[in-house]
Amino acid sequence: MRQSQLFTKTRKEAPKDEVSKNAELLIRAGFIHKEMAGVYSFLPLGLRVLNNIVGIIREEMNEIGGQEISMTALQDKNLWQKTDRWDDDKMDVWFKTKLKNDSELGLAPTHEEPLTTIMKNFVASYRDLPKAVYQFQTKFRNEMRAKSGIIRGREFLMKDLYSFSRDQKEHDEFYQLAKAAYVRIFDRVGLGSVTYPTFALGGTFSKYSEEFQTICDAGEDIIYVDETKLVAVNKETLTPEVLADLGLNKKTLVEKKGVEVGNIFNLGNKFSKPLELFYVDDKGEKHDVIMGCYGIGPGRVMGTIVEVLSDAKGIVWPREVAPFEAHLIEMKGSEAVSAAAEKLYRDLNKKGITVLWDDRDTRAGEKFADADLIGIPYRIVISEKTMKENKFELKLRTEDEATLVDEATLFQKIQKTS
RNA sequence: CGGAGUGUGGUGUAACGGCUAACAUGUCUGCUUUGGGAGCAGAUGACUCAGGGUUCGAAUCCCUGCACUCCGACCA
Repeated sequence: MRQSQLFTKTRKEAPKDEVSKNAELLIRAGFIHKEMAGVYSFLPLGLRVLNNIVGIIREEMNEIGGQEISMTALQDKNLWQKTDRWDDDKMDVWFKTKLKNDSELGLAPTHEEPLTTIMKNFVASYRDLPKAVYQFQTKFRNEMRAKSGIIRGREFLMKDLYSFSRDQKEHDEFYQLAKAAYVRIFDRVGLGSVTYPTFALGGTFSKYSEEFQTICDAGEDIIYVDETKLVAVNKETLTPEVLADLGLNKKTLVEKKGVEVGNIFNLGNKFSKPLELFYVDDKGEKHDVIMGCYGIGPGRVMGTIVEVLSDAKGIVWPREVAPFEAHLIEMKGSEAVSAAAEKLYRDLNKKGITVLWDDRDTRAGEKFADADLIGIPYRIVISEKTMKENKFELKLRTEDEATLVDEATLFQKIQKTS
C-alpha cells in the first residue's frame, strides 16, 4: 500500500505511560493504540502482523487435523457452575456482567466448558473420536495487574485448541503431534532459537504441563534451561524429584527469564466427567472422553517478537510475520522516479510480494528513520541516483550496508524461498 | 490486593505558593532545501485528571476519587 494513504504516523518519542519495549516500539511505529491498561487496539500495520501470526498458527493447526470454529465471549453461569469454576474464589479472573433481568453472565477467560458442551451434541460413539477443535477468540481476564504491554493484557486474542480422544494412548499421540506443530509455529515466527519446551506444574491430571518459553528479559517466568538437551523447567516446579524424573542435572541448568508463548495441558476427564461428555466403545461400555488443551496468544507472540528481535533503531520483523515484506522508499525527485517506483511496486505485487510504498513527500532522513522503526525486512530505495545506474538499492533490516543491484538480482534476492 | 511513584497543548518535558503556564516536537502557511528525523519566518494548540479544602493568591500544599507505571502477591 501507499504509505501516504496510511492513517497512522510514527512518533519520535516514547509514550510516557509505557515502559515495556514492545509497547513503546509498537506505539511509536503506529502498530497499536492503548485504550487502557492491558487493553490495546490493533491499527493497520499491527493488524497485518497479528493476522500473519494467526495465519501461521492456523496452517499448523489445520495440518494436524484441527477444525476451526468460533465460540462466544458471553458465557452462561450455569455451565460454569457444573465444573465449579464460576465462583470468584475458584476462578479469580472473571469479568462478570448481567442481563437486564439481572441474571449473571461472564466474559470467557477460557473455553473448556462451552466447547465440551458443544461436543456433547456430536460425540456419542467411539467412531466419533478422536477430534481436535480450535478457535481464535478474544479472552477476557481480569488480571490483578496488567503489564509488559501486549504481553499480558486483560483482553487478548488466543488460539485455543482442544483435543478429544478415546484413551490416554490416543491422547498422547495427538499431544506429540500438537507439540511438533508448536515447534514449527515458533520457528516460523522467528522465535525458534530462543524458545524451549518447558516443564511446568501439571494440574489435576498429569504430573506436568508443558509450556513454550521464549528467553527474554521481559519474561515473567524464571526457567532453568538445559542448553544441550534444549528443554527447560519452570522454577515453580523445580524440585530434586522433578529433576530426577526428567533426567536433568541442576548443575547444567542455566537460569533465564522467559515469556510463556504457548502451553499444553493434559485435561484427562476434568471437564468431560462433570459435563458428561462420554462415548460408547465397541463393547457397549461408556467412557469419559480424554481431553487436552493447547493455547497460544498471537498478540503475546507479537509482543515477544518485538522484545527479542528489535534493535536501537526499531523493530525487526521476521519475514513471515512482517506487515509488509518490502519497504519501497521513493526519493522524491522527477516524474521518472515516481513512475519507476510505481512500476516496481506493481511488479513486486504481481509476484505476490507485499510492499509498503513510501511515496510521501518527506525527506530522506525521515523515511529511513521510519523504515527502521517499522521494521520491514527488505528496504528498497529508488532515486535519481539509483536510476542513473539503472539499479535499485537493497538493504535488509538486519544489515547495516545497502547494496546496489539490478532488477533481476533484486527479484532474485527478494523472492520467496519456500 | 499490599507497597512505591506519576498525572501540565496531539506527543515529550519545564515552571520557588506570586506577571498572560514556558520549551521542544507535531500540525498549518510561506520561503529555502532535497540520501539519515534540515534551515528561516509566521501561525495553531492546555479550564495544568476530577471534585473538595487551605490561602490575599494553587500546576505547586492538604483530602477524596479516578487513571497510568513500577515492585511484590496472583496467574486453569
